[in-house]
Amino acid sequence: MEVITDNSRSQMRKGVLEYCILSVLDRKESYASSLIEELKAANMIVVEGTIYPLLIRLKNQGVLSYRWEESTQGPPRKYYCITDKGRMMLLQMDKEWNEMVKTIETLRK
Amino acid sequence: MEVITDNSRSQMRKGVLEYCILSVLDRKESYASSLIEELKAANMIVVEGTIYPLLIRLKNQGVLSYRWEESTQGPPRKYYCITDKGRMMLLQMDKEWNEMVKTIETLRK
DNA sequence: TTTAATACCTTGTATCGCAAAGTAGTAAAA
DNA sequence: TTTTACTACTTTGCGATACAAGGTATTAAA
Repeated sequence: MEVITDNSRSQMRKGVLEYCILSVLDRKESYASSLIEELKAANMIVVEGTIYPLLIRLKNQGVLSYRWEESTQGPPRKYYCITDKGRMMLLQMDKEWNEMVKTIETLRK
Repeated sequence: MEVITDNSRSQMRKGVLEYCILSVLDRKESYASSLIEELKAANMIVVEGTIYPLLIRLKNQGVLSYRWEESTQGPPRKYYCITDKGRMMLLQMDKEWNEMVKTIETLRK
């Protein structure tokens, strides 16, 4: 039973991660390790092997950009911030998300 | 731009299809072609290549069962219905879904 | 100089959604 | 009777994603 449950949980999250990451970065820029913590605080678990390739994809699509910044506590950090294109995409995702919430409500009333 | 949008739309839907299908079948049993129509009516587009393997997976997990029924309009139909295990899974999915809606609200306010 | 902590990156695997092509039963048209 | 059209179920192969696991590199403290 746990297997099925865990699977449905992780499956449901697929494709929503992008939306979550853009949402966080829309408020303030951040770097991967910090992003992971912020998402965890909002109950959305992500791991490194997921987030690094995803950030690179989003950057290659032009919805994110980054700059290096020195840290006083370790190696330099790659701070990502959302671009104008990213903000446009986020608005589109809001629409898609709201439609999906309505769809589920329709099916599950 | 369309590419990104289409991609984010289809990605967001990943993993939610199971939830939609169980929701429909929780109301009444149905067969694949009919399910596709019912989901389309609720704004959730699915195609054959997606739904047939998914129904088989859910049946193998024991959350669905099926029976053959003759049709007056063509070949026999495979009517799927939800099992007790499926109803338990559906309740769990309700929980997961509501948590995810809250998570998104938290991140995107 | 070794250890611990932080941070970024890559590889390999499993799974999913989907386009496309295939199989087969039924009924109506030629 | 054969062909065509419609319905329905199935399979194959591809692209994309999430993740476990392992790797590289910087900094500071022991």
